[in-house]
Amino acid sequence: MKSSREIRKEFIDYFSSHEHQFIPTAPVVPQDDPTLLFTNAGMNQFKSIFLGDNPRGLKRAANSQKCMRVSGKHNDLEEVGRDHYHHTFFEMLGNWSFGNYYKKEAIKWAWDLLTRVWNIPKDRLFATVHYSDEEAIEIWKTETDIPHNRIMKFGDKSNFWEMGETGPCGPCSEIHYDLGDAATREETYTDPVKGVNGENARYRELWNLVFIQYNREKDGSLKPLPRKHVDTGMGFERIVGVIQGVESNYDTDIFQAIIQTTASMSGKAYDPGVEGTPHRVIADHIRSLVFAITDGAFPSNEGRGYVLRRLLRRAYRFGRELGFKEPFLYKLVNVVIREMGDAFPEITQRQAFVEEVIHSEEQRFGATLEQGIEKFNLMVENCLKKKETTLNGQDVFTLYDTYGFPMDLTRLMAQEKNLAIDELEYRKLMDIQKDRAREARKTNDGLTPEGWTQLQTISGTEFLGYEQDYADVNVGRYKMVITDEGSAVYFCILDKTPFYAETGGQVGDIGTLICVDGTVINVEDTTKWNDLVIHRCTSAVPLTKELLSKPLTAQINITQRESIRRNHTATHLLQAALRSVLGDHVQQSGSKVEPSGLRFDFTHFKALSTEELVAVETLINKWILADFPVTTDIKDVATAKAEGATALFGEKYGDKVRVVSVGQISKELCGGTHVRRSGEIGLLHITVETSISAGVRRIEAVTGTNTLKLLLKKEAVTGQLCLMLKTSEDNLIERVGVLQDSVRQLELQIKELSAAKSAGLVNALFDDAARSGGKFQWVVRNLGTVDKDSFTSIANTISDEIKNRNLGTMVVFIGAIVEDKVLFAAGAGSNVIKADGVHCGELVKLAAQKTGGGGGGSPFRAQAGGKDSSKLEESLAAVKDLLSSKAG
RNA sequence: GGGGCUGUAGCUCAGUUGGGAGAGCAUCAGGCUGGCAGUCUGAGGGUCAGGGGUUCGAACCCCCUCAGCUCCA
Repeated sequence: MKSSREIRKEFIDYFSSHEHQFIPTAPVVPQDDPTLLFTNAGMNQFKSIFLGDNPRGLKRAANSQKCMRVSGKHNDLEEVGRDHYHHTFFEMLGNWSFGNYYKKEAIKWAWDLLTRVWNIPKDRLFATVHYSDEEAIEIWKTETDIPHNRIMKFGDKSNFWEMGETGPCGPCSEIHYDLGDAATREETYTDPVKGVNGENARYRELWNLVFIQYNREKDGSLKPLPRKHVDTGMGFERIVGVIQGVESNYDTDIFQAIIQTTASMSGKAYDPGVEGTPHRVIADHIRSLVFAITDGAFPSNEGRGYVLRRLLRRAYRFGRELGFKEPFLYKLVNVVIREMGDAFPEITQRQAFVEEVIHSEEQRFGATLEQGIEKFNLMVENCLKKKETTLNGQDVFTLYDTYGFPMDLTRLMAQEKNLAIDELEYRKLMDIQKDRAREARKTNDGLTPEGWTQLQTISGTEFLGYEQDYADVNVGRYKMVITDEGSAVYFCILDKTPFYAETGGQVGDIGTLICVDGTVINVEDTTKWNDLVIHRCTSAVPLTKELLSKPLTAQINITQRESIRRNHTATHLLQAALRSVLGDHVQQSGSKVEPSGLRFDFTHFKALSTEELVAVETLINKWILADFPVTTDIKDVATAKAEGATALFGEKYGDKVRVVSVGQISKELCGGTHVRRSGEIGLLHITVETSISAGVRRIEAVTGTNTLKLLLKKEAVTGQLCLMLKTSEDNLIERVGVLQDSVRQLELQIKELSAAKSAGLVNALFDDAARSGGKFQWVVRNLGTVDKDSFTSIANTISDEIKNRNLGTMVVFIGAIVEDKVLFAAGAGSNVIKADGVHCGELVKLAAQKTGGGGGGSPFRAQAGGKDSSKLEESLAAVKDLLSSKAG
């Protein structure tokens, strides 16, 4: 049997032999398109070519692109693993023509590869075309030997491809494969449901050939393109299934290696039916995890990180059904690498890191489940107490929504306790949650394609900022948005700009745009949207179309840019120093370069010791002092990597890359702005070293004038301290130690003294009470002016002593002036409370109300306060009256 | 982006209309024991995440911010 490895290779070899260039797969985590969670099609990395930008003049390309699809209407995560052909991670085999060959070659080669090279039985294949595409129909008839009745016409829904609302588009032609019985083929294949393009598992789409020949205009019309393109995509897992002659994608060698490992680890053999769902889920999800984490995604609680977390948890949960009680997914990483590492070498390089990330995320989920089980037990207890047989939907929902405890697990555990769960109510609550999120989604100000005012046609913004700080520019289009605060913000797209747009961790520039009439527009932020640079602007006066139609002078804030330069070059030195001190496992996993400082995240498994930090900082400053020249070269990716430049996982095929070198120390692919010589950085100082998640550390640092500011501030603090403590800097620490000791001792003495004083006072109060006469002993006393601590201490001693000495018939009431306000406290023994109806809470309330306050407490002890200190005696008199009448 | 939960000693957490900041483990000191295992006694350790408000009084109630967890988008 032909292996998946051979099949992948044969595809690429076939198109190489037809002069296609092999372009390595782009990362599955897109680097410069925040709107796209994951790379979801082979054409993603060629998008800009379709839009008209092909600087390298690429004509024909082919590859196997790694893709992920985890959401969308055709891909419900809950279905993955239950059926046999949906995947979260898959490979897309593709060949492309950029204004080169067209329909004829695309169709001919596809048919040739499938039927001649791979020997797929022709009688199982069907072609679909767009009904209007006479050209394609004719080619199928004349260039292939497919029976003419198997060329089937369909409409826009299945056979017209569009990238978005506007942009390149065109008809497509698909090749479908019938897995079913030949005897029923003729009668089923034209059926809208049971046949080709119907909702069935029998006829499967294998290969989609897209012919890009139009541009969809804003008004909805189609405009023919001067250069036509071909974009094809064939699901690798499906074609391997077909060639290997299996019905399920999971029965191909691609998945079997993982499935068999899972089976032997768990001791549960794989079953191709329902019982095998856990095996399939795990096999599918572990591939997604390995590739996404390798390419720089990370399990977290938002965005694409959250998708990873969900995948991991789903796999872990199904693992429990196979009896895994502890983390196990991380042990499958090496199986994926063994199977796919030669086609995708990047996963081999980051094995240890990926394992660590998956392992710790599994442990974390274990903790989440345990917490959920505790909550679940509480809920069950409540439920049984009420003698109910169904766990209510609110509880089930809370378990999931708040504690991440999955509903199906709740159902299983409830069954064990002979309880049902109210799934209907759970679904209802879930829907409410979804609606709320959707509703909130609508109110975004953002960068939607609507509402722009077009002034000039531009295809992209040229960046001038490597050489220039200012330039004369024109506005291509702009858009005004009123913020929540009611002020106007203008988004301006320029034809060229010295403003650096936020990318690669470096923040966007700020500065000004100056109009011909002298109006100054403030640029508050600069961001990128594909090849367009968007300047977020505010202005003191409203901006008109007339004004923006005329040329502007764009001027960046130079002071800020210089700080950014220093910090960006320093970031490169930091990475080089970390690798030198800690080792080559250090990989960048995020960075932020701002005027005020820099932040660098990198893979490393434990905190840096003080010695390591000092070594890193010393090394960097040595390099700064050596004043190395900083040079930039424009090269293609392959050359740069061959020369050993540190690349992120993000480089895609395309125009030239910039290689930034600092002497012989550092060589990185980087589009950012840098200093001319390392000496300009000044002095670098590391301010923070911390953990941001398992296996990833973060270092923050400052450079240049910011370091000076920081040092001066520290100097001022120590200087001031020395002055206050009348000591020298060298003795400062010792001096503070001595002070702390003496404060501690003094506090202790005060505590003892005031305790003794309180005890004396309380004894006196008890003596007075003993002379009160009546049914019980009582005393009401005005303590005059005291501090707050003493008062609470006395109040506490009263109730403690009444209890300790078992003074059941004692009532003590005190009042005092504290910080110009009035405080009351009362304590009473147990007998008076029961027999005579004395209630401390009531007593203090009575007194406090007379002084404009309130209070309360238990019958045994209570505190209260009031505002009007002149009423103190009056309120104490009222308490006296009450007690004396009760005492009789 | 929206919702829910959580944030208290080094760690795990308790804290009952709003009225003394606590437990267990860990640390340190001392005792018991021939030594260890062990055990008893004691001590140190807190901006109750941060800020604002209500109140005579806030760990507790209200608002804002931050961080973690979690669900949805």
